[in-house]
Amino acid sequence: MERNWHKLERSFYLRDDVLAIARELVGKLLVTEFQGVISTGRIIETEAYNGIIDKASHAYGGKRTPRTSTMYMEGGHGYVYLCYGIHHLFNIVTNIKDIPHAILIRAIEPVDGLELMQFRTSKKITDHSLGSGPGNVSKALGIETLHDGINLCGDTLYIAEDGYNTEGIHIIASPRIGVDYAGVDALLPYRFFIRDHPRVSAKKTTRKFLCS
DNA sequence: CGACCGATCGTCT
DNA sequence: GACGATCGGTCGA
Repeated sequence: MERNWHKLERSFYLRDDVLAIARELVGKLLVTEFQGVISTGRIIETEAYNGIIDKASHAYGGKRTPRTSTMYMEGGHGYVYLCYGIHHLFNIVTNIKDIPHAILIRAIEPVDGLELMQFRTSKKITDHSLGSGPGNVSKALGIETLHDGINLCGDTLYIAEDGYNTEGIHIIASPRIGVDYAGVDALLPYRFFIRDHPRVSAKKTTRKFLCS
């Protein structure tokens, strides 16, 4: 089928600079295609997790468990885990095999399949909460833990580039959300989002940061 | 506004 | 047995 976007290739994910990739992902499309049913969202907000030296990362200190083993896969795979027993958080694994870099997708703006997203999220009307926050991203796009380890160079779940022009948009770097346990690493500016975008998550914390 | 709380369960200790 | 890379709601000032 012909589309007005093209899927990102493996080489995009294999690079070493997880911060650069996290920033570049802002403005790209996150696409899910389940049995021919498509929904897509524009990535508004991301967070980078910088491998074994990052106290906020599940892979800190080289920790390798059945859950975190996905993070050690080659770049261009999905890392999906259950948070608080409720939310399926979607990450993009980057870098080469055995270097556990990951990027959490924290917010999307619906582009295609809005009605489907409303159905998935049980929302009668679309307000700005749809796709805002990492749990809501997965809910809107139908991503679940069964997609953990999925190949992002396949046809089910992937990132795409369309004609979206990022030159005019202002991307802010801020500390990450909900990682206070990481001590000094919680202060690192590893979160990237479009300034003033209504779907940016953690609005209260974000506002405080912007006014500081 | 801000503080707090309940939901809910896989994962690791 | 404790605890989340969350969310949406309530309650009181």
